[in-house]
Amino acid sequence: MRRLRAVTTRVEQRRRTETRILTAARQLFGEQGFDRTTIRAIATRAGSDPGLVMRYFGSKEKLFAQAAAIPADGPIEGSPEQIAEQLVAALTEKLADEPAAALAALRAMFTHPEAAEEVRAAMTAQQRQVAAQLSGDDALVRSGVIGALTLGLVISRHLVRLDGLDASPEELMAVAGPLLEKLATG
Amino acid sequence: MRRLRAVTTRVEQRRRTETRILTAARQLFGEQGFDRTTIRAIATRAGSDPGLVMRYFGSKEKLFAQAAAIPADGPIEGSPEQIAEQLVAALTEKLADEPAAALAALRAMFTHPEAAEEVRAAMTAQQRQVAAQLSGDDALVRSGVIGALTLGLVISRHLVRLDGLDASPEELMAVAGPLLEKLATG
DNA sequence: GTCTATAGTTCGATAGAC
DNA sequence: GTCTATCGAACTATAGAC
Repeated sequence: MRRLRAVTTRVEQRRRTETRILTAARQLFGEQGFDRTTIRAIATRAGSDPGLVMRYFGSKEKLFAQAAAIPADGPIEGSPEQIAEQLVAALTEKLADEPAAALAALRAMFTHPEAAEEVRAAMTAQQRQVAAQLSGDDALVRSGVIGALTLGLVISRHLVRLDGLDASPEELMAVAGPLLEKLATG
Repeated sequence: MRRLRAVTTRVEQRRRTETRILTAARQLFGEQGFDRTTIRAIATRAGSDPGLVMRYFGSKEKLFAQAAAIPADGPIEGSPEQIAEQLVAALTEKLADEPAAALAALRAMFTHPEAAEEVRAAMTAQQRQVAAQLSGDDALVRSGVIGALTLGLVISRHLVRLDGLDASPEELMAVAGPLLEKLATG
């Protein structure tokens, strides 16, 4: 197709295609997990083809690594009360929007070892910070339960779509917030 | 091989083989999920062969359905305090031992629609019972959070092996128990 | 043990941008 | 004229099914 002007340069065009592929990959990995998502399906959704996906990302494995990289949460620190406050804020955010990359990693973690490592790393980092600020000899257990509660809520809402978890983030946090406070302040 | 006597009848022998296959299937489905578990691997672990597995169970799908059938929890009813008590007992049990069938269903639910339905059905049944006994207009949300917390703890302990969740069931319940009470009694 | 479908991967060709 | 984004076809291995 002839264009009157080079509205899209080659690099620009390539960048766009890569982005489309990445977005499609995140969606599909998030919906179906790693194994059931085919390069072919990703290519189709991105309006492209399998060969191109391979050329740009090297392998399905590498594409997944890029698509499912979990953005790190901000640092957590301060008194137990401040910790609780920050945990509530972080969880509210996770419930409000659907972080595509994180959901892809979460769904895949149960069958894909690399994804499991990705999630575990992200969670352990958070947990250590929390545990370090808590007092009591059950600090590690409490930080673990905080992690489990967070994981359970995000999974139940976004992946399992459990009954009752489709309420607004505010309604959910009205119930879950006090639990976090109780866990943080002992 | 000729035997001196029929110590094992043919039906008895078949029953044993079926059991070995079912056990192997539960283990593998629980370790790797549905897709990555092959009929070949199940047969090998059971000391049998793929053809026999197909002959006894019809298809991989049907074998999975039998291997991942979740045993129903007992009924939950009574005052909020009694509800809390029963929830604590049920969760303690789930944390103490590793129910192979349930773990298989849990791991598979994120990639396998049928498994997702199996788990959702089991959880929704429990939730309805709980929600019916709770008072307040946020009863549904609270029963949902109870489900999410349960799910999060079981997954974090048995499947993800999260930091801090490897404590004894008693230590875990010392932290999680009060949360359930708070959720049940409002 | 064989058949068949599927899916990751590779490769050569094309055509439009530079 | 050269480069490279793009595409289609084909190769290969795996695994469910019979």
